[in-house]
Amino acid sequence: MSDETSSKSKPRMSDRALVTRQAILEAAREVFTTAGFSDANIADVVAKASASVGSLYHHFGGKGDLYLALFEEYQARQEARAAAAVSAAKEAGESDRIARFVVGARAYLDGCWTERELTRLFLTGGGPAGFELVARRRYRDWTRLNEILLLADGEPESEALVLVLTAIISEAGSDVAVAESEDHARRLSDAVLTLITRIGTPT
Amino acid sequence: MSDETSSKSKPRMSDRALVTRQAILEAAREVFTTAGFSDANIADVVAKASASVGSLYHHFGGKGDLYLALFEEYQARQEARAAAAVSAAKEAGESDRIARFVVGARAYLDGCWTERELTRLFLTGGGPAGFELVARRRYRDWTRLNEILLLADGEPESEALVLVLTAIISEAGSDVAVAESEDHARRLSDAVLTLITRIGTPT
DNA sequence: GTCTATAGTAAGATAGAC
DNA sequence: GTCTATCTTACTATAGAC
Repeated sequence: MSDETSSKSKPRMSDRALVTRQAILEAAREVFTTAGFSDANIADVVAKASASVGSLYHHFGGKGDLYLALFEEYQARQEARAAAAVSAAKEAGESDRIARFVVGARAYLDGCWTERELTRLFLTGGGPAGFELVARRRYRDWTRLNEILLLADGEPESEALVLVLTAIISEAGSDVAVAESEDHARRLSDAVLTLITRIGTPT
Repeated sequence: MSDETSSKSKPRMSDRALVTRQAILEAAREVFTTAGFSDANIADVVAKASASVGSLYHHFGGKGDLYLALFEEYQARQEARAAAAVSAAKEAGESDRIARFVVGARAYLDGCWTERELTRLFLTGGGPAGFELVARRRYRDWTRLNEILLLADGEPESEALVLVLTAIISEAGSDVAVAESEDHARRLSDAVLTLITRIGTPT
């Protein structure tokens, strides 16, 4: 049992491989966010990661796939943040659907600020060939999730509400990511979430 | 006197040359605004302009200079709009400095909407090597102009006001350029200009 | 898995005829 | 002034040793 059996079992990977993979991903984050997709070049990435071109192509398929991988991990973190916040609210006894949605939305917006460089990167367009499509699909999936969250008891005519609220959060995310201070970002989030509560709460 | 003596005497250029130059510039506008600077390629530009690579390099120095030229002409149009509006207001007997400034600002914001594709292009970053610097210089010049416009009677301590107002207009320009409808753009402009009047008018 | 060396390619720039 | 053909470079991607 001296095998490489770490606690996580999904991707069977040696520690060294994982370290390399992470180093490349982190370097990619730096290079892509400062130069944008097309102006960034692989040489800079592997240099910053103290890795080699071969390694990069071994772990990721190439420049485009590296970018996509960065996006997937970013998305995963954002979803995790929101999901955790919503779960916590549920545990704490919050029963109002809108209130729970707002809690998740705040976690998402906080993430937009914390990872504002990546948020900007993905919102500024200019990714690899198929990226626009992937982003669009993700957005649809997210809307679906919000539907489940908001319309658990099935109110067919309020689908528009879901669309609107999702769009608002998305837009707010962009604004938060370009805010000039944490304070400004927070005031922006507060305003938007107040608005959402008002929109979502039946009169 | 059968010479090529057109009404404008600044750049002595044959008609054919002028036509070519304009065609290239217009094609560049299309290509750059849809693809962004680095993803755009000159082959597409000359194809759309029904011109040749040689012509492009004859009239402009290359890809970067072509982009700069596009920017200069855009800036010139914006300044002309604002200047014309301010002059007209002066002719009409408008004596309040803030009111005249607002008239010019509205003309500028209208231009941001009319030429929103170019406005977006230049605000989204990602131009050629020295572009950031050029843009910064232009911004400073513009602030100076506003100083003259606003502080004709010399109030030293209100320089800050000029800075603030210029910044607000600049920011409003970006927002207008990404508005989803002319109506939305107009409401945005109205709101900002009202705010400016309020800020600029001594209490 | 990681590396170096190299092949392949796309695009900006130049030369020189007309 | 305008064109075509060619040069040059920068960078992505692959091959194959270790």
